[in-house]
Formats: sequence, C-alpha cells, structure tokens
Amino acid sequence: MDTQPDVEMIEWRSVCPISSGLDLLGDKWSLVIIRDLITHETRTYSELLSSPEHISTNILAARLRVLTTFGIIERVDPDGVARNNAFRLTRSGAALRPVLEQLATWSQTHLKRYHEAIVNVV
Amino acid sequence: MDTQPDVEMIEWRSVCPISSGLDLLGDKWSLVIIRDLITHETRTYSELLSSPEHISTNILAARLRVLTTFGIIERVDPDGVARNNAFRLTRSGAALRPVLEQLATWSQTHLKRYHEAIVNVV
DNA sequence: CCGCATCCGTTACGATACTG
DNA sequence: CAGTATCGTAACGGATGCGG
Repeated sequence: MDTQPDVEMIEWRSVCPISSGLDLLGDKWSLVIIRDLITHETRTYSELLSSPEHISTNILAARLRVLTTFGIIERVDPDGVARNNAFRLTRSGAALRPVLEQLATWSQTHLKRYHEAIVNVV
Repeated sequence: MDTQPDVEMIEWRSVCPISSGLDLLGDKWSLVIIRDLITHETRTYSELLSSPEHISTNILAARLRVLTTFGIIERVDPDGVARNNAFRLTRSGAALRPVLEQLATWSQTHLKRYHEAIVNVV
C-alpha cells in the first residue's frame, strides 16, 4: 500500500559541514551516480544500472529519490513519465565536481599499491 | 571466540578511482575521523569518541583498524601500548585534506537550506 | 520492455554492557 | 582508557513481479 516507505529525512549529526555532507552523500553509491552524471550529462535509470559497479535496482531507486529530494539531480523532462526520462545534475549537483576530482586524484596516488588495476582517468 | 571477525579486505567494485576511493572511505565515519585528525594533529581513542557526532565504540575501533591497515593513520608511538597512544595521519591520510575542503565548501553552499544550523568553518 | 516496488536472506551498523 | 561481546535494528543485494 504505502509506496514510499522511506521518509526522506536526514538526521544531521552535527553542525559541521563535513559531517553534514557525509550525512547526505556518505555512502558507497551516491557519488558513483553523480560521477556517471558528470561524465555522461544525462543518464536513464537503466543506463545507471549498467555501470560497472552493479548497483541493485532498489538501492538505485532509493538514492535517486533522495538526490532528487535534496536538489542534486533532476529529471530532464520534469513533467514527463518515468520511462526513458533521464536524470541530470542540477547546478548544486554539478558543484560536486571538485569533490570527485580531488577524490579521484587521491585514489590514483594512494590506492594503487592496494588496488593495482586502478586506472588513471575518471 | 574469534575476536577479529572482520577480514580487513575490500572488494573493489571497479577500476574507477572514484568508486575505489569510496570502497575504502565511502561511509559516514571514516572522513569524520580524518577530519578530527586534520584539525587536532593527534587524537586518542577517547578524544575521537568525544566528537559531537557520537560514534560508537565498536565502529570507531573497526574504522581505526581499517584506516591503519591502509596506511591512512598510524599510532604516534608505533611500538607503545594502546593506552593514551594517540593516532595521527600518515602522509597519505594528510593528502585527503583537499577532498575534505572541497566537501566542506560544497556543504556550506548547498546544504544550508536543508540544515540551517550548519556552520561556516571546518 | 523500462522503471520501479516488494519480498527476503545476509551483512553492516548502533547502543550498551563488559573486560584487561 | 582502549577496546571487545552481544544483540536488536537498519541497510544492502538479488530475485521477482507488475504497471505503463
């Protein structure tokens, strides 16, 4: 019956901007979705599913809902039906690019000895 | 019986440096610990516990173990006993500072409308 | 078909009590 | 003080179903 079991609410652990950013984005999937939308501009649900990390369908749907709620992504056609209605970053979401760039730079430098296959491009 | 239930192993989801960074640091606590070690240089177990986000003891111990395993933090006295033996960032961990700075900047700009109490300092 | 929601087994997390 | 043991809860992951 209740199709929206998750109350889209976040418990802010503190007033610190770092912990608050992590309250919203500090999981293994949100920034992967945002990475895809940075590199591809627009991406449908099934295209996001086809990324090499293999997110599962329910997790993807939940993350897309949260990211939409907090104005980080949006539908390309705001009033269209879901089918083939891709997502894209809002201005706010696009502003996350420097965060991902810094993370990628760090990983390439400091993770290589633990994960040899890591590549040097985003 | 088995006191070390976690095999300190990471499943790298892909060769992407972003997803790989998140495989290691993509949770709600690791970067909070690193934030504390950036702002305080050294920090004991109980000092880390006293941060306003209130991490629980078992989670803190587990994160410290993983971060140590991957060379991001280390004991101030490598051969000393645990008691009052603080942690600090390694060179690798200190290199995460730009990631946190970018995240803090983003949060201050884009999270304020959802979390009014957010502060403007790291 | 595509975009989900639902069900369900497994894993991670969180609070608390407890030990060396 | 620095953790570990325990146990209840929430999140995840895969499979499946169903409407548009």
